[in-house]
Amino acid sequence: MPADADERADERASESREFPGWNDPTAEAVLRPVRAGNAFEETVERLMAAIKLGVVPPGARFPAERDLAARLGVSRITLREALRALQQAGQVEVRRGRFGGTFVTGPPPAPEPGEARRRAEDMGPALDDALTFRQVLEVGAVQVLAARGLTDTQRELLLSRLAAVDTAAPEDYRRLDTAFHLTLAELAGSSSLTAAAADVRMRLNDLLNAIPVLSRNIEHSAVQHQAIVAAVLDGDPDAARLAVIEHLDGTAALLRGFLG
Amino acid sequence: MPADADERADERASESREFPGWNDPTAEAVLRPVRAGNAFEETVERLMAAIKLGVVPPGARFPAERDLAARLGVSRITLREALRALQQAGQVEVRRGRFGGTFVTGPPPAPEPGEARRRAEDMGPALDDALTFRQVLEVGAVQVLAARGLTDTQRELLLSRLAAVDTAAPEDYRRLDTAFHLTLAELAGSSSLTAAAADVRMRLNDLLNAIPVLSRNIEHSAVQHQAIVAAVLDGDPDAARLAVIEHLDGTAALLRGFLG
DNA sequence: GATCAATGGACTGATGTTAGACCAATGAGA
DNA sequence: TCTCATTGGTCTAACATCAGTCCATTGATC
Repeated sequence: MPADADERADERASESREFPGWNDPTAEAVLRPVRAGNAFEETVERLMAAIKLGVVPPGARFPAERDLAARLGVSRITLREALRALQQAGQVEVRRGRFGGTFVTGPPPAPEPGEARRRAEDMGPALDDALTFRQVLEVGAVQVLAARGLTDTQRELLLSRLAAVDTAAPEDYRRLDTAFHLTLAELAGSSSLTAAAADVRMRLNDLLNAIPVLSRNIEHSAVQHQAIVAAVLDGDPDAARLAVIEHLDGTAALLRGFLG
Repeated sequence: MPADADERADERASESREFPGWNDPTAEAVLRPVRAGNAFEETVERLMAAIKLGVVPPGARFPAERDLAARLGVSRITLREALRALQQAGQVEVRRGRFGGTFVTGPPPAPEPGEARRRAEDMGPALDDALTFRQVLEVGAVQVLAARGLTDTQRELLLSRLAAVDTAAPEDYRRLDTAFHLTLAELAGSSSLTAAAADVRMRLNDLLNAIPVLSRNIEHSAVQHQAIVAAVLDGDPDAARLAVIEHLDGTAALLRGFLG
């Protein structure tokens, strides 16, 4: 079909003329979808993130609907639809009246190993995307922290998070591990960075939660966490980079291993 | 007014009970607004980003409305409203018929120095946020690249971008400088990273464009660019970090200097 | 036991957004 | 010179989302 071939050639030529870098990742990044979904879906996503990241731990309650809607920049109706979805999914419990509110129910049962693989396959290339992005964010954050130095308050916060994750009960481990990693991003002082780190952590969270918490892995992680903190407090960016990369490569290998 | 004081104390206690980490940056990051504005506003923002970042250079045309709407995940009507806004702002020119389309008009006249300061003051704390985030992203990207190594193709791309910015005419300098920096992010291979880098660059772009392009600054930047590339190609993460930090600190200081 | 402030629940009317179909104009190429 | 594929321009009906208002419920406190 020569006509077809000509057409396609014409298209390609036209594209490259009209749009230098048409296939450029930068162009794709700038012209990427403006919104990931409708307001309802994105709101559900955020609320689930708050639960899964432990920002609102089991038993705690979300802010009042009016406040929460304002925070999320969404109408109260949309927020209520999202909350109703979480309620029907058994993630939250809603109580009326003063001192009522939307409460997070207990943690969901641990997903089966098969579930983890399915989720990972659903992510596809997005898994590598997330792993790479996480590495860049955490390496960058830790480098900047080590190069810049910490205030006493920051030092205390970091050490307390480290101690918390080290002495965590198994059921609290993931939440406190998340808190530790997000604290590293948080200390850099950029809310954009904190948001990006929370976002990428959330994308990996389903997979991480599907990995059984083995005491051997915990011990490894504890040593690596300590190495990271030590390097940051010593103001040694090089050691910090190595420690972060070793730590993240470890869990990345663990994740990829679960795919077979 | 003791009643008032009691009330406030009650509120505080209630908040900390219901929402551990209420004032935590992580909580703010997770519960941040779901959308920055309505679809129309965000679309205008994206199109302006494409123009300002040089993704669609002057004289080139955007993809057809139907394609562009699909890419941006927005209805064609909303996209057209955004395009009409750009048209009225004199940024684009619309031609009908086959081989027609939406074309980017020439670059806008350079903003006055006072404009830069006003914009910077408008940004407020967001300026430090963007500068910190940029540093974390680029330091992290360059570290990962240096540690991981580049393929021949990637090496060529990076060198060609470096050569392009080094030999750029003054009016093309910002665009090619942007391309160079975004290429560093791009080579890491994470679309999330590329998107974040493009986003933060765009936030700083108005300010950068307001800085006069002095040949002295260009020469400094050229040396630093070469140092960055050399470190990445040498696989020397430590040198790469130092080179990136020196380069970014230079322009950050330049920017902050314009605020007085 | 009664009060009442804070909370979730429900409704209305207005505006934003979408999908899809169809019309109008253009100009490179037959 | 004429064709016609591609492009911007326009419209409609349906749905999503919003701001604002008022109602119903709860339980700590008086």
